[in-house]
Amino acid sequence: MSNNHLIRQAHLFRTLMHPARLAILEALRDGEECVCHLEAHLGYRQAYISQQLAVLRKAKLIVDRRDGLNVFYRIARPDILTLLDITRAMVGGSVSADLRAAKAVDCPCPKCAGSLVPSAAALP
Amino acid sequence: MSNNHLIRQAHLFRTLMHPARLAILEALRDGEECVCHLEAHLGYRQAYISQQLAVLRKAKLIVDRRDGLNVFYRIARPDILTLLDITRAMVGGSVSADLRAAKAVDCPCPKCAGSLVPSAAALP
DNA sequence: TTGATTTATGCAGGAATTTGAATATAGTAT
DNA sequence: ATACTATATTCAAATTCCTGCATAAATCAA
Repeated sequence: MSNNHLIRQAHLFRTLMHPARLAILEALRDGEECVCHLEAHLGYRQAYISQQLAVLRKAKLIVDRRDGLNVFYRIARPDILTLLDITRAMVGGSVSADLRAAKAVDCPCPKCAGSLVPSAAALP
Repeated sequence: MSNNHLIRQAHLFRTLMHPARLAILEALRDGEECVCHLEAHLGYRQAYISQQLAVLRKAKLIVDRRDGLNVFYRIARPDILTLLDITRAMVGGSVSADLRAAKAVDCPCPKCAGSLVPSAAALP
């Protein structure tokens, strides 16, 4: 009886068991984001984000890329998004429309800086 | 920020987090089965099966139907099978081929009785 | 009713996980 | 080198969960 598959499947589901981790994956849906962005976007403390990122990273669901001070994370396998779509539909609700809408947040990283209207601090 | 979806999604994943529950769902893939069948097929004790069935039932993933002494369970929403297929593919391995192969087990319920070669106990 | 069979539930010990605070590491700039 | 920023990790407390035992409920037969 090869239940190794079942165990690995269960581990995968276990990784997806937490709302914060699901929120992180949804935030990464459109492409890579730095930790500071996730912090500002999702409203969790930095250490907490980092911990949940570590769980997702160890499960090989996301991968990181360092660029200077910032670390950018992205989804490692696209099929995880299909999984999120299906379950999202199962519990009712369109896919992450609300989450994407709130994407313009004040994040200091170079990538996010361009996508914002100039803040007051940048003006004379 | 409507994270109700995320919470419900997380609950769904939490329900699928356990190998025994996944095994039960796989056993129900081809149609309804009674508890005694699951007991014999999966090799868990009766109380344990019943507990895991209760978890799945409360999550509305399976429904029960009583027929005399026996209670038959079946999958409540087919899309859960799609979910299992996708994750099964993600962790590697074909869908439940091994589980279905071992389906002929000695189970006393009326439904299973017909699908077995006559056991020694039924002969004079 | 009594007894037998099938399934469900309540409870307690122990294991695993989440959570938050404190601290450590890596990179950049002065 | 020192200071500073961004991210990671460690550690302990609290909560939650799994597991197994004992027992209860439901159904049928005599």
